[in-house]
Amino acid sequence: MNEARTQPGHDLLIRKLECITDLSDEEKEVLRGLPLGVRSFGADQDIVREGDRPSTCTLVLSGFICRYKVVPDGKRQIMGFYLPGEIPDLQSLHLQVMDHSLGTLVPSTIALIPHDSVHAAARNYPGIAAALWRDTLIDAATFREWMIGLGRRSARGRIAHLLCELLVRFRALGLTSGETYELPITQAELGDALGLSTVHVNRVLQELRAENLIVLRGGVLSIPDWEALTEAGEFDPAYLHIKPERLP
Amino acid sequence: MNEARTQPGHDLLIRKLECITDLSDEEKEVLRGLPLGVRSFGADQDIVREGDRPSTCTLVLSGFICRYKVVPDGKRQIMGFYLPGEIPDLQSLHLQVMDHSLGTLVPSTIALIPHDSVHAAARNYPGIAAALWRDTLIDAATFREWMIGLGRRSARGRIAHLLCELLVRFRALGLTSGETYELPITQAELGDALGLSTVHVNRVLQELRAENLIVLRGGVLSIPDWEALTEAGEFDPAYLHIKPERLP
DNA sequence: CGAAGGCTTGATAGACCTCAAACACAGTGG
DNA sequence: CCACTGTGTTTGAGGTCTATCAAGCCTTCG
Repeated sequence: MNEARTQPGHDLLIRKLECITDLSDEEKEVLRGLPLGVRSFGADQDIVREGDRPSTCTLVLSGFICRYKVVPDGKRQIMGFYLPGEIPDLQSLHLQVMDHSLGTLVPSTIALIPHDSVHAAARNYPGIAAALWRDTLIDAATFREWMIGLGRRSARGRIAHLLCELLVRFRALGLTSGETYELPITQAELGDALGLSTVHVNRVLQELRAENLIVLRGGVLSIPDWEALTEAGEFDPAYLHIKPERLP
Repeated sequence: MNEARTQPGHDLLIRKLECITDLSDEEKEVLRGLPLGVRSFGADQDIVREGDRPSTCTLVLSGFICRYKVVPDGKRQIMGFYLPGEIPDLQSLHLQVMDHSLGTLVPSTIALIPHDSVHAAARNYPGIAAALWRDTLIDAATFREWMIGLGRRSARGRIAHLLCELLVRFRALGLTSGETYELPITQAELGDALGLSTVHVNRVLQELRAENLIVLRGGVLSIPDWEALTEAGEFDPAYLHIKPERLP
């Protein structure tokens, strides 16, 4: 557990929050003071489990994290993907018991931030409280958008929409430029996020490839025709509430 | 626009927040000081629209409100139902532009609360800020639960789950006791919430009726066999994060 | 080189959708 | 008081999107 005063994690976190809000120098300094307890995980490991009562938040440093819940018959629903700089369990600040789990999809590193110190920062710096609250609200907006996909979009639309969302988020975070990003997840995991079977995900991906809407090989995704893919997914990034200058 | 200092709306709001958190007498007094601008709406009217930049929050006083979004091909996805005492657009405190709409399903009355006064209350009373934040987080948890339904549950499971959720929420709010509540919405609206066609909603409702899991007539729903319906919907109220003493 | 995991393909089945029409009921107007 | 209209519910008959089952293939890695 590394607790040096300033670490790469702080910069990731600040960069993330600056995608959605403005931070004063003082607020950034406070964020840099947050203690980070770094942990490494392999692929497909749980970080927090449904029923847990965590006393820390999870800041993603590297890798690819998801929220998920397993239903009684064994099926899994993935409810969100999280990239470096994001805090998937920020809600645990005010919801004591986890109603779902958090797990890695690939080997990942995270930093644990004690609730106490986050609460203290939020109490003393309203701008930080607002930024964090806003972040959880954007999470909620993203859930709503996924609900629309699950309820009303075709498999093709859902996949296109998700691939668009991820590019926009990767770019806003400065984790990629251009039209390409690493998508290190399996088709089964895509299916679990989109409410589809692996087989069907595979078929639709092939269709999108055949139409040259995407290029996907070896865990790297490219979107050569952004126009066409956004249209296929009816994608409008408004729900991400990213500051305009951070949008492509 | 009625702005008397204390109105029924204040009690509804306090009762709602007390379902999910503890409030001090002082905090309740502050909440009672919030100005409420009462408005009446007919059925199927928009209260706030996607793209709006509201300067108030909407407190439901009576009726039945929903969040929804219409997708390009005309289909509608309802993303939540809201009962008296609830504030469906609390997120507008920190997300300036609405990414979805809010509308009535039946004739309803609401109270508009200016953002300014809510921000002031939250700034000066951390307990109020925490309660409101928590409320938005429970909203998000509910979206996640609906995602599970849309992605991984059968039509039967989805319907059963929703009917269970509504009973628990009605009871927690003190709007009903026992196993019965008013469900004044059409089967088409149920379908829009559950990602199903009207026809299919109808058939599944008949099935549930035939098995005596529900009694539904004239906009009044009864759940004679709670055990069986929760099982059919795999319903576990944990995600609602209601205080234990307010659960049935 | 064998095993394991992921991807791909084919065939079949089922849950749910769409279209279409009949039915029930409440409100309206003559 | 009774047609008339409109909305919501119900029923029937295909049709389709997506799931399931099963197997083969490919790549990676110990």
